[in-house]
Amino acid sequence: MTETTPSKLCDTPRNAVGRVGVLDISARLFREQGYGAVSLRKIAGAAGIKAASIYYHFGSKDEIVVAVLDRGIRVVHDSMRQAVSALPENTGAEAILRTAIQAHLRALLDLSDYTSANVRIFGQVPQPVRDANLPLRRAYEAEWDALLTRLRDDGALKRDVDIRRLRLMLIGALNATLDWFDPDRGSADALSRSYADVFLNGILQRQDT
Amino acid sequence: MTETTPSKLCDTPRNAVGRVGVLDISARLFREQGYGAVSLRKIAGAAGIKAASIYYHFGSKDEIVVAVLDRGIRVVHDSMRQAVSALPENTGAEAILRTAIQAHLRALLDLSDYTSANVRIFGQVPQPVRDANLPLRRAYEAEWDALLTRLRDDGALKRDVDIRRLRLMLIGALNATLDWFDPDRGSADALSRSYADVFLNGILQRQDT
DNA sequence: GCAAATATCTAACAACTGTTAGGTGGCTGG
DNA sequence: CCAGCCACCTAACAGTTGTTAGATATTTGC
Repeated sequence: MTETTPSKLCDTPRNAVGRVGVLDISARLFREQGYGAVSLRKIAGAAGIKAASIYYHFGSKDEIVVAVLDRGIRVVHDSMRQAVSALPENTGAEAILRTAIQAHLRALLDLSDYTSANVRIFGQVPQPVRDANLPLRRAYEAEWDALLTRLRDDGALKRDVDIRRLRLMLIGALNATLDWFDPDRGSADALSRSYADVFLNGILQRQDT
Repeated sequence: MTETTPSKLCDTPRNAVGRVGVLDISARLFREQGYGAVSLRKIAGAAGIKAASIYYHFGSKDEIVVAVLDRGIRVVHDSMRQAVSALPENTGAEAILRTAIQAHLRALLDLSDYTSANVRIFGQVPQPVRDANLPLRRAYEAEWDALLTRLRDDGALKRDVDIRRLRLMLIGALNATLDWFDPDRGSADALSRSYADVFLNGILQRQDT
């Protein structure tokens, strides 16, 4: 959740909040309250500093938001790629998809305020900010498209699926969990199993057994 | 899309915007730009009146938002209920589910700025406003739960599905289309067919034929 | 021990927000 | 023809927003 740039082992002023602290707090507040409800003074207050001090670390509010959004994508992208590439060579299509889904939901619901903040506020943010975040988003989407295309070409998925549409459906469905997921009612991993079950096999009772 | 209260057949001043006009414009702006980006002056400007004039029709901004949110749910609820209840008595489970999904997506993507505004801004709005909209939301969710429970008890769905979770997955997935759906790239009805296909049967290629 | 850098502070700005008070013109019922 | 209501107007308010300028304490490198 932290991942400080380890430039030097000792940050200079002893009790300083610093750029990373401001960013962490911003991500948490954006995730909890949305974009419009979080002012610079709110961020500063939660960090124990004054609003103007933020301008020592960032040139504008938008710069903070872009930094939060970008890292949100990086976290979930790394999480998904690493989980999939850690699988054994001969892993089946179903297990690959289940792993990717699990990694995405873990990053969104357990791992990172940045990823959840991204999903929550992306649609609320001014367009220049959205545009700045788009390249990283596109790269993550391309990773999913590549994975799904590979599975389809291996014959694991129905031949006629539209990859782009399937990816939009899948990620959209997973991201929507952020609106209602409650860690007290169930784990992210259990939830990811449910989603994999539905997407892989559907909900209809079958008469083939 | 309109549904004016038909109190009297002739609204008095000829070129008046009126309560309904303000509401229609608010819904459209909220759908297009989100909650935080739409001020009273923006609404008034789009309506061709001044901000203070809005207070003739509404007591506060929140009152407008609640009115928009409530009607958004009413539209999609009526649309779904009416579509399902118009089906012949002996309609199968699969066709019922497909119809409900289609009605929901139609209301969201084709029919109503109110429904799309609701889905877009519900998560951005202050909590008292959310709370005011909750009863109608709950009623719509209960309608879905009843439908899904009936299908499961008829043996059409897998016996072990959690109804509440399935409903959250389904409606969440459908609502997420609002972020990317482009009417120029495909119809809402075609999209609803894709969603029904995936939810009913999954995406895995089967070896049973 | 001193200069420099780091991370914060105070004070203020213009713009914008939702909201209120009170005034105005036109249509309608009697 | 006129009282009254409907739907709007102008003007202004207090509070909040992102942002800037300049001062200040603390730590570090030499």
